[in-house]
Amino acid sequence: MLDIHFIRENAALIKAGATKKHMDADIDGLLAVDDERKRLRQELDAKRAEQNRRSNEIQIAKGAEREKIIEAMQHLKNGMAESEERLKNVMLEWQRLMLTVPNIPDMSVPDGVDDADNVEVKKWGEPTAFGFAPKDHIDIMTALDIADFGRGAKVAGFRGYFLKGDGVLLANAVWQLALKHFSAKGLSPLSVPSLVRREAFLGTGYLPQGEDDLYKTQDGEYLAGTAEVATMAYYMNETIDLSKHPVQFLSFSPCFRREAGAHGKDVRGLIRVHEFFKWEQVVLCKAEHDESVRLHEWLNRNTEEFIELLGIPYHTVANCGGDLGLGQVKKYDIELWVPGENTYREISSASYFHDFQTRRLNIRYRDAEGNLKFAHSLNSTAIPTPRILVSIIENYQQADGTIKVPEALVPYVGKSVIGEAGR
RNA sequence: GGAUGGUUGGCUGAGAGGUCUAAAGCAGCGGACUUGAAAUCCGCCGUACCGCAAGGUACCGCAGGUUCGAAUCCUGCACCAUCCGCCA
Repeated sequence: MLDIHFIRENAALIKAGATKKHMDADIDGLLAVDDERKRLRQELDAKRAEQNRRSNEIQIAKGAEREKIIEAMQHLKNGMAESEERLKNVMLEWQRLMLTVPNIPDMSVPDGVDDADNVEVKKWGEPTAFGFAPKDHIDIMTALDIADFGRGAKVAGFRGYFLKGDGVLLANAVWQLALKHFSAKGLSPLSVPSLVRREAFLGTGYLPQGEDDLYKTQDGEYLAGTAEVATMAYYMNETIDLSKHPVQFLSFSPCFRREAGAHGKDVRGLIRVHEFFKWEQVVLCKAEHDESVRLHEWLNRNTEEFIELLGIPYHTVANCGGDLGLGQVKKYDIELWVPGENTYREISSASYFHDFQTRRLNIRYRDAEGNLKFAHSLNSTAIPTPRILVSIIENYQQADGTIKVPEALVPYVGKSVIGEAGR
């Protein structure tokens, strides 16, 4: 959500931003509703002022005089009820429209319609070369019996999976290496709820427009698709202390996604599943653009370093305007080489929001002058499992069907090769 | 799932239909006294919206209702505490 004053003063800028994001935003409609809101508000405030004044008179007045004022008050009350009803309806429309206004993308965001227009900003390593015909992770894992997709579907349905044996060890190894790597960067580990109330999704900008992407319980909570939701809501309606340093969390949670709009895509394997696990970086900082930019680069770099630790070829793209979410100012995706598909696939997404989320969540801090301000927020994937296993396994597969364990993971897996006979 | 009691400013806590413009204390800020500090004394000390300003309005967990008037009464919801039941 943006500040209504800011929207008023920068209507043209916001319209241009929406165009760049290929989103519809009825700014003129919003401003008209806002005019009406202000008018009704003033009208009602004046009536309430009179009511308060008269109410004091009633206390002093006696007998017939008192009865007369009370009768006049009843008339006033009827008029107020009407104003209140109109204001209530206007407010509903105002809130609905306010939630649809997209944040303005940064100048540096490339133009474009969808992910095909994202721009590569960095490339690390070269696509893995094999002296044999490489297999995809589904074949490799099934052959080694470290995953079971058939029974996954039997038990959990479409996109269901089991990890088995060394597949479990590998996922665990990634979690532990991630905890070590990202903690060392200065992020505090946090284990967060996945079953979360609606406000947190509204606050982070996943609702109201993303209802179809979320699982919902019969009690009205939703299953979060990322730890970002609970982590951001951790400080909802609070004033936090940012005087010394930003808030920096490394959150872990199960993640649930309906993938409602992706029915035909990635129907096999571990790329796109309904439930997975993820370490997520979440940051709250002072409301300064430079600080947001600095931390955004830092978060993304943390993840790049982790991928380099795993030794997997990747590139980083700057997402184009059409590939940005409602609240995002700028976003980088890190995409890893997937030999089985002969292409790069997304593993991480780093974004900053300015005060778009904190305004909805009401997370503020006091600046050096003691004034209350909405903080800035950012988040970035640290690493998701099991999707990361796809790239590890396919890039580290060997001619004999075994998998070399990336050196950094060996201490956590407890072996240097997965699938060796007798091991 | 059942029962009971709660939710008031940064914190503690009074408040029970009409100066609530929310007592008091603590913490904080400014000042006096002091070489400095403590103690003491004086003053200030919530947020948001509208307004050039004067000022006005709203907010006592949230949403409704009763009333001329609600922190206060009524209803629903959320959350907290304690007890019972169930349980990894």
